[in-house]
Amino acid sequence: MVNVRQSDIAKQLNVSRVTVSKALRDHPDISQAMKKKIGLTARKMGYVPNLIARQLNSRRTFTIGIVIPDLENSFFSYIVDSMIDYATEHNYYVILTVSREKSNIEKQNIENLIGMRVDGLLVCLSQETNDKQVFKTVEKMKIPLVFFDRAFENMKFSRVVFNDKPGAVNALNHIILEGYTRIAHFAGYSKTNIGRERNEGFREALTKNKIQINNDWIIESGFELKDGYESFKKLNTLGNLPEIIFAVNDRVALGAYKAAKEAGLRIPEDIGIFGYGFNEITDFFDPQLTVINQDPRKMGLEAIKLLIDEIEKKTRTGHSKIYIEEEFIWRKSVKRKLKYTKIM
Amino acid sequence: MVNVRQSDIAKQLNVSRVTVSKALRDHPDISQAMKKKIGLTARKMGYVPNLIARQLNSRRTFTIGIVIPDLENSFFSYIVDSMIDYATEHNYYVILTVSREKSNIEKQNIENLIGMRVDGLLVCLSQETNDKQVFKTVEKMKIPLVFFDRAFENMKFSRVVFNDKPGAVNALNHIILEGYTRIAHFAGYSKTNIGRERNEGFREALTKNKIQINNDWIIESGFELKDGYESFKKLNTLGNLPEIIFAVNDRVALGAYKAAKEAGLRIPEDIGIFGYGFNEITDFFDPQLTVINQDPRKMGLEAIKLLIDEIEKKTRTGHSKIYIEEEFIWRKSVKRKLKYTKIM
DNA sequence: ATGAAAGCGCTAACAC
DNA sequence: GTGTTAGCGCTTTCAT
Repeated sequence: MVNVRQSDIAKQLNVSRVTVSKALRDHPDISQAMKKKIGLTARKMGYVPNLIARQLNSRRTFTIGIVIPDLENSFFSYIVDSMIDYATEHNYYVILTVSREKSNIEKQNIENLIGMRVDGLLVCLSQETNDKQVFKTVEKMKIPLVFFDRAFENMKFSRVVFNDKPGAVNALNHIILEGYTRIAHFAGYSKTNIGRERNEGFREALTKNKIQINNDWIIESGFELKDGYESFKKLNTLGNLPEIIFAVNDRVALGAYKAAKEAGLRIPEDIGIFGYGFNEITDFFDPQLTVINQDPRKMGLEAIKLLIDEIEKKTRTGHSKIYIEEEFIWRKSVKRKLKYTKIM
Repeated sequence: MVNVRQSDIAKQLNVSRVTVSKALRDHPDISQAMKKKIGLTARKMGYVPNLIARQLNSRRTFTIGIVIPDLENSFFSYIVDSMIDYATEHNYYVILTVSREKSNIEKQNIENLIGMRVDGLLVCLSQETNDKQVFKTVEKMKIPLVFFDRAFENMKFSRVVFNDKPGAVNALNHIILEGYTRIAHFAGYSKTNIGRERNEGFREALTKNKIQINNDWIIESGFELKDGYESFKKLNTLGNLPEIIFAVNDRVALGAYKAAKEAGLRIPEDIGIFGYGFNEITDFFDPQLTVINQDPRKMGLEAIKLLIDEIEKKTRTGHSKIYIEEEFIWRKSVKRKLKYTKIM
C-alpha cells in the first residue's frame, strides 16, 4: 500500500480510528497490548503520520520561517546553520527563504510563510525594504517574529543586532593604546547604517584620544573587495602613507591586502590592516586579519532562542533588543608595538 | 480579527463559504462583481489563506525537503542557495535540514519531511550513512528524490555527481603537457570515494604519460587545512622536493600554502600547488589557486531541476545519472612553463 | 451564478 | 479501555 492512513490500520485490526490515533501517540487510554499490536501493524504497513493533518487541527506546525537576503554570503549561512542547530534540538523545522535583497520577494516570502502557518518568523530585512505593511499584518496576526542584523525600529518585535559604534571605538582604543597615531579608514557608504556608525566610531575614538583626523585618510567607498583595492591605490598616490588602516569589513580589508602586496608593501611590517569581519573567513587571510569579530553563530542562536521562547510563551512578546558583543582579536595583520603577554 | 477564515468573509457578506473559496481562486463560476466584493472584504478583514488546509486536501504542498550534511561548508551553502533560487522561481518552498554528518539525524530528518508530505526530496548523504531503510520507504511511497554529490547506487533515484577520476586525469594532463614531471599528491583518506578516485586519477595520468610515480610523494591524510599543513612538512623533510603538488581539495591546498610559506618557499616560483576546489573560495587564496573547479551552483541547479521535473511528471522517475562537468582553471599558484596565449 | 454535502487525515471531548 | 461525534479550513463534486 502506497499511502497508509490510520483508518487503514484500524480497518485491518477491526478497531476504531481513534484507538489507532491514541495508540500511536502513546495515549494512556489504550492498553499496552493494543498499543503493541497497533504499533506493529503500523510499522508493517509502512504507516507515516501525516503531519499536515495534525497541524491543521492543532494549529501548531513546529515550523519556523527564515527570511534572509542572501545565502552566498557566508555570514548568513553561518547564522542559518546555527539557527537550524537550535531548531532541530528543540524539535522545530525550518523553512528557508532568500529575498536576494529585494523587498518584493521578501514580502512574498513572508506572506507565504504566514500562509503556511509557521509558528514564528526570523527576518533579516533586505537593503531595499522600507514598507512595513507585511510586518503590520504579522503583528496583527500575533505571529512571533524576531529581527536579526537588520531591523525595523518602533515595532513590537524583538531584535538582535550588533552595536557597531562602540565596537569600532573599542578596537581603535586598543590600536591607539598600542602606540598607533597615523590611522586611515576605508569607510563604507555613508548612506548605510553600518558605514555611518563605523565611521563615527572611528572619528570619536581618534578625537577622544586627541589624535588629529586626516581627512585624506578617510576614503569612502563600498563594501566589496574591489572597493578596498581601489581605496588602497588612491591612498598610495598621496605619497603619505598611514601606519595602519581600519577597513569597514573583511572584503575591503582583503582588497587592501591585494593592492598593498602589488605595491610591494609587506603586511604588517610596512602597513598594518584591521577591520570588521568574522573569524571563519579572516582566518584564511594571509596574514590572518586582526578583526573586530562579529560572530554570526552567536547572533543566530540569540535570535532563534528569543523566538522559540516567545512561541512557547516563556517570555513576553516583542520589545527585547539584544546586542551581540563584538570582540577585538589581535592576529597577524597588525604589528604589536608593546609587548603584551596577554592576547586579547 | 486575528485569524480570518473564508467562512468569516462568507458570514460578513451573507454568501456561502464555497462562493468565497471560488471567488478567491478566481474560479469562472463566480461573477466579476461578486469576486470584486469578496476580494475587497477579504483584504479589508486581513484574510490570509491557510495553506495547510489547502495542502491537506490537494495532497500537494509545493514544498521540497533538502537534507545536507552541513551548512558551514560553503560548498553546500552555494548548492542550497542555487536550489532555493530555482525553487522560488517555480513556486516551491524549501525546508532545509542539516544532518551534521550523522546518519541517525539524517534518517529523522527524512522521516519528518515525509510526514510533512513534501513533494520531493533532495539529499546529500552523510558520510556515515550505509543503511538504506528510510530510502526504501521513500521509494515505496513514490516520493520523488534526487541525490546530489553523495548518492546510493542501485536505487531507483536520480543522482547528480561529479566524476572525479576523469577530472583529475584531465588536470594532470594539462600540468604534464606544461612540462611538469616531478609531481606530488596530497591525497585524502583512501577509505573515501573522493580520496580514492582522485588518487587513481593521479596515478593513471602519470602512468599514461610515462612518468615514474614516486611513492614518497604521495602523502595520504585527511581533507582539512591541518592535513595539508602537515603533509607539506612531511614532504619537506625528504630533502627532495617536487616541482608541484596536486592537493585533494582546497583546504588541503591552503594548508600546504601555509607550511610552504613558513618554510620560506614562494608559490609558484619555488613550488607550484593546484587542486580540487571551487572558484568562490580559491579566488581569495594568495596566490589564487589553480583549480579543478567543481561548481556547486551547477550541481544544485541540475539536481532541483531534475526533481521538479519528476514531481511534475515531465520526466520518468529515477535512474538519471548526471555528471557535472569539472573545469580546469589556470591561475596564479602554478607557473606556466610554456607560453600559451589561450587561458584554459 | 451560487450553494449543500462530503471529505482530505487527524485529534479533542465526550460517551459507553 | 474503546468508540462516537464533531471539527480543524479548505476544495471538489454535484444540485439548484
